[in-house]
Amino acid sequence: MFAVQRGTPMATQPMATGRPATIHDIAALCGVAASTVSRALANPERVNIRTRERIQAAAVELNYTPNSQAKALSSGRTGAVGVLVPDITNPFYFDLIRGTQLQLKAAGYTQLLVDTEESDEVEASTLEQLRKSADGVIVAASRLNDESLAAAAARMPMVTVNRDVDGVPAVIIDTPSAMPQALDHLISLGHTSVAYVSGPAVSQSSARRWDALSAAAEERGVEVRRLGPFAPKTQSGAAAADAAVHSGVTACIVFNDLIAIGMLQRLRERGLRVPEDMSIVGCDDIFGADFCNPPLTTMSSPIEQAGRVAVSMLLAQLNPLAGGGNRNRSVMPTHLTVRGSTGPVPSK
Amino acid sequence: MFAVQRGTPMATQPMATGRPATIHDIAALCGVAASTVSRALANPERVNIRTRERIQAAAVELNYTPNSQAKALSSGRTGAVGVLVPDITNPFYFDLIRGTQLQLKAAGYTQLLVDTEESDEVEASTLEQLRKSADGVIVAASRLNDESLAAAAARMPMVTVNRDVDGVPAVIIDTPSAMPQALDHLISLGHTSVAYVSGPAVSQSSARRWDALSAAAEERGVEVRRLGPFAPKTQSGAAAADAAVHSGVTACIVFNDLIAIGMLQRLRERGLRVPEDMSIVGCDDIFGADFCNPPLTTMSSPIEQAGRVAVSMLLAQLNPLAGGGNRNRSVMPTHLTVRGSTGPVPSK
DNA sequence: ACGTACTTGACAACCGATTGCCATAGGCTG
DNA sequence: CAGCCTATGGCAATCGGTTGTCAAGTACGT
Repeated sequence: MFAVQRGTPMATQPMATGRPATIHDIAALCGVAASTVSRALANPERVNIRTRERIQAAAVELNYTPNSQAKALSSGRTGAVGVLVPDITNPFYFDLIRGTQLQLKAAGYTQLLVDTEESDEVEASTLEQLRKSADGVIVAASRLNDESLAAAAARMPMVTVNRDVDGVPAVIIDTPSAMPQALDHLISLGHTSVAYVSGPAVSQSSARRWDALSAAAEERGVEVRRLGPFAPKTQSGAAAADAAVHSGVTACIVFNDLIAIGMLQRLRERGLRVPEDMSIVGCDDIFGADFCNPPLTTMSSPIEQAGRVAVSMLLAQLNPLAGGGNRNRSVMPTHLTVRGSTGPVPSK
Repeated sequence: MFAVQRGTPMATQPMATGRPATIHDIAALCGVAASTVSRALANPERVNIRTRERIQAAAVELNYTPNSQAKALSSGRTGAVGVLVPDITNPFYFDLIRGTQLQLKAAGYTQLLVDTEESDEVEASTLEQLRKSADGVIVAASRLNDESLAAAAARMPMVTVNRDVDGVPAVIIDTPSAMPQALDHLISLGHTSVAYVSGPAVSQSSARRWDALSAAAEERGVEVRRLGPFAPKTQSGAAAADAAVHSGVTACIVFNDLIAIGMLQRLRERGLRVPEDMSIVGCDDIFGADFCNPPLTTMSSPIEQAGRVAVSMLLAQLNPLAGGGNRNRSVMPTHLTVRGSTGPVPSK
């Protein structure tokens, strides 16, 4: 298709034709009707092989590319999928985005990536926009309430990531399941006084992580207090660290690695050593968790794969033909990765 | 527009109408022609104020949103701008992307973000796609050769970032200008044997940085050797570190922070201390450069602003009306940020 | 050789907007 | 009151495809 670009750039000349070729140009060149061209390209079996080949040759010669706008308008399908993330600068979403991008491209779809700026209003208005300009949507870490989200899902195919709403297919990154591991790890190091540093109040992930942690704590008879909420940014780490120190705990399990890394920095500024004076466990194992100082003990999961799975589930909704068992829920495993930010409780 | 969503979700009911409202629905409701509706919404002065208000009220009532596909098809403008980056998981691009996203949204445009996977072919084919589905394109760190890029720019409005090609407006992040600073910094610490760890062979940024550095080195009479090329990923840091150690230099200036961070890790593994045994200077001051171990001395610039400027320049091309002086080139200042990864030359 | 069934391709409506052109109506001037 | 101008809004073509319908053409069996 892009031989002109790829090979010797100047080998062939037709390129410079004013505007891109349309099916009408092809039709004229071949002496057939535009509709025949359309069929030859879309339902090849519907058209005589000889005509078809003539048309296909002409299409190549004219460097024809279908106009996606027109295609979308007439067929109703846009060939695009929206991907909504709350904060594009949060490294957690990089791998997710890359996963969706790869899988979508493989299936011939275009990805429309939108940063909803942690705002439910932006999210809602984006979803409404996308209703016309995308065939479906993947919503990561939605900030919307259940009703709005369910309503939006009723209007267009949707898959959520890390958000459970009745009737909406979801990919869940099962960080909560690693909470007991994390707690046991801390207990085995002698900690008995632990804090959970929570994320945004509207984050279902944060709530689920807290639930799992406090349940595990109760079973084991240790006390876990909750701090926060904090915005999921490194800057929030300072306040979180101060709160943790003030609360007197010896270890923290933190909503995500961004906050945890911020805490690491703040604790260092305050002259406290990690893990000697305070142990820190993050969540997500984002870019940076392995090379911060000290490297962060955190919970890892296959994020890119989560993105790919989300796309597969969405495409299954869009093309029900493929017999793919229409799963409604996919859970990604998570495990604790121990690095340098956790250690024995201070002897004191 | 989304009162239904935002306020009390169930306060008003019309919402659930099968498919979205069109101008024809509004026209029918108001007893006017569709074209009048179109004008009332686009050129309000072209239609009587009473009719206009009636139409606008109906539009609100029906929860009308224009169909962007149809609009694009008939008007020729898509309201979308493509943003191409070589690797979406490279933190350098986060802030750039956020800058473009914010500025585009402010101007009412949609951002189409594409990861070209460091591939010139993907980049070329994406550009061809976008020609129809976007009004313009911002290409960051293009991997395309000059001819192909210039050809693509001739076919659609384009602004490049960190890539200078004749006739193509560009935003240049002037890291080369900080190279003398970096070198002086190292010289002041006693280093006389320095290496430049270069990036991808096709990266113009890397070439420009090397040119600036070797020129500065010649002026000052110090020797700088070149290592590489290396892919711009942390994984490449291991090979780069080994090469640096083998070459016997006492300090490295590295194409970007990803490689530099990878080198930090590798040097640590090999039991070498930074900066005691080897000083490292990165480029770009990405997410992570401030909290790695040791924190990285690097070159900082206003990346998000670069994204915003790129968008402004592109929009100036798209709407020549606004008298905005049509700059063809915008240079973002860069400065050295000294952190912990540089220190005095080993005494030995 | 005729009827039937199937293949092939043309015609035209349609998707949802934009926009040039024209008809009408009303106000104004003289 | 005639004549003209302007404000207003309708008609219809157009953007580039898709798709239902139908007529013509082909091949086949009897």
